[in-house]
Amino acid sequence: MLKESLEAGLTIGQAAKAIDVNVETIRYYQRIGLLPMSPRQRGSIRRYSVDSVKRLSFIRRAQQLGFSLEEIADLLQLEKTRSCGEARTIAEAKLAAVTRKIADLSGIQNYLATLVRRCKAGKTADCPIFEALLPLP
Amino acid sequence: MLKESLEAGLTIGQAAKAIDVNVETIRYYQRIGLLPMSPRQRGSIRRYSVDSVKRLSFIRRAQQLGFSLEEIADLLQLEKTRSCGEARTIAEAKLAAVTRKIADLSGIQNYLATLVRRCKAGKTADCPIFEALLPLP
DNA sequence: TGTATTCCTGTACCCAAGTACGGAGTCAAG
DNA sequence: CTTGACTCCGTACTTGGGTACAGGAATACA
Repeated sequence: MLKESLEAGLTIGQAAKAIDVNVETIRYYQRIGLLPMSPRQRGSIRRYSVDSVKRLSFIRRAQQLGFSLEEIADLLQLEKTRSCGEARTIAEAKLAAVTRKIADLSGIQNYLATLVRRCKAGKTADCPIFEALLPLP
Repeated sequence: MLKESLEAGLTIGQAAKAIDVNVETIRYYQRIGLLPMSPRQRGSIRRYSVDSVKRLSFIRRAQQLGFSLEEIADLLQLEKTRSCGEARTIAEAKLAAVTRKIADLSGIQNYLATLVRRCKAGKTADCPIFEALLPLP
């Protein structure tokens, strides 16, 4: 937790705290190959570089956006292939998936908004939310 | 699959087929208390009434809207009290979450689209996908 | 009537994404 | 040089949402 950290990188605990994630989660990512094992400098404690931390926060962000860890692995794989064509293909597939997902969610959004609006309109007697008959858009 | 069904209700298999869900899934919902055990008419075979089937399709629809089974259980619980206000609160929270998620996805959509567009523009030497991977917008 | 489907209950298993834990080893501060 | 916090590794457990299967009972159809 002193100058050492700045030179050699963060310990797993520091990295975990930095991106607000559980230490065990970082280990888990390493176990499944999503995150490379950081090298050990002196002794047997691993140090996490700025790059590792970036990678970790990329994972978390992508996750929040609904990507599975497997998909995230694909995304990170792009970095290694150095094949612009392949990378573009994967990126395009992702883009299509994201676009589909947005469309789906928009449908859901409309539906929920309609329910809420109609419910707000009062008449608690026949609450639309409970009308199980309402078909999905 | 004859007049019997019409009087006494569907068998689990018929109900499953009707709403396009696995028989085991229905049993699972019963196990976790999401769906009451249908009564048995004559013999030991359960029959599923129109109401059960409605409830089941409500569950499925709600699930498609992104509600977890636990949340759905809450919703169904509310149905008993006919508390429209509470139901609306839950639906509003869901709506907000969905809206947030759409915004997030739009961000990544833009990001991926930009990458793909720039990559298409050629210059495989410095593929923007590789360069831009880590710092997400 | 016999055979083929369903159905019943119960238990076990699956996957994703972690969490928890035990028994070491390491390391910086007092 | 000890102590307390941290780390390592391996294994086991958890949760949500189901699936699969075994072995027996009931029903449907020819």
